[in-house]
Amino acid sequence: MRLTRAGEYAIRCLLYLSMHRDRGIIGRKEIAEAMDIPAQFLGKVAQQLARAGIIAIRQGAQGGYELVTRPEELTLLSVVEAIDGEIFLNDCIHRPESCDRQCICSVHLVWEKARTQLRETLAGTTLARLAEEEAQGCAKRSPGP
Amino acid sequence: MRLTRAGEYAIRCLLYLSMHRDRGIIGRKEIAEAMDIPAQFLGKVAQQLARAGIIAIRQGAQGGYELVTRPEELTLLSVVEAIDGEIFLNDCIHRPESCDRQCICSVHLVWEKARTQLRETLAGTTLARLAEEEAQGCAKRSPGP
DNA sequence: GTATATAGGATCAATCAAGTCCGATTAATC
DNA sequence: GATTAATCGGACTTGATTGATCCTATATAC
Ligand code: FES
Ligand code: FES
Repeated sequence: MRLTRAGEYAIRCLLYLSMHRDRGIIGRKEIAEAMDIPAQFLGKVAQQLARAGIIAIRQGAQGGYELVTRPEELTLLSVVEAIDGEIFLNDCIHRPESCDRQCICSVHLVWEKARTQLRETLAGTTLARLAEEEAQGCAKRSPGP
Repeated sequence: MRLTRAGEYAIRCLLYLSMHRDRGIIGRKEIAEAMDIPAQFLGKVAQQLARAGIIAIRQGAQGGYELVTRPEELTLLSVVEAIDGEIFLNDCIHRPESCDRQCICSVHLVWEKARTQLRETLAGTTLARLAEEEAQGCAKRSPGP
């Protein structure tokens, strides 16, 4: 399951919103430029995020997007799955009838474990923490003199 | 990265070969029928497995496929990556230039962790173990009277 | 009411997934 | 050596998905 472009943009967008939460509604254009996202495409992504209840959209002049979920409670998993749908590494786990082998093959269990692990890792990361780390900048990872 | 159909077939094929290792070369048709794989497609998959050094292919009459790697040393990861290529959950990790954001964004680290975890899980499963579990049948998972 | 912005549907090109077809090649057997 | 069995390997097909872009409608601030 490769994170799709739309998912990547969603994360960037929410990261930006998280880092500027105090500013309330922020225009699509600003976000798009700051985070290097095609503005039109961001529109589509935002619609999905809104449907998932993660952001609120305000139309018209001075419109834009606003975070509706607290960044501390917004996990990477919810973001990714809001955009790309629930994560299934293995098709058989998604629709068991796709592999109508005797009952459940031994491989199944491995994929199930892998999937759970992956989802837990993503669920364990909040946008708040990402925003915080991001705010600290690159210094942390490439310390200067 | 959703496990592709080809990957699924590769696993099934190797599972079959592992369970019948004592028989040496086994015809494509037999494998295809037993494991419910389109025979032609199995041909393609087998070629990739051969290129990866996992099986040997014998052409001509009485030809077929033979396991060349010991099932104890053949991991699910090598199989999957032999078919679908190295696993990258996130495009940016694959080609860092794709997201030329300042340096390395905080999200990056999470995906890296997720990817490592996933690969380790798959690397920790050998075909030998899968074959063994498979041989025990469904009894284990749905015990009868 | 006008300027500003997003909504939402349609469309599009490129890519990929999952097969299928078929002539070439290779090996066993008679 | 000819026949037959079986895979190789490249071309092709079909359908879905990705990653956008365009355009009209609609909502809001002023
Ligand atoms: S039954 Fe689910 S992977 Fe085979
Ligand atoms: S730099 Fe790799 S995910 Fe952003």
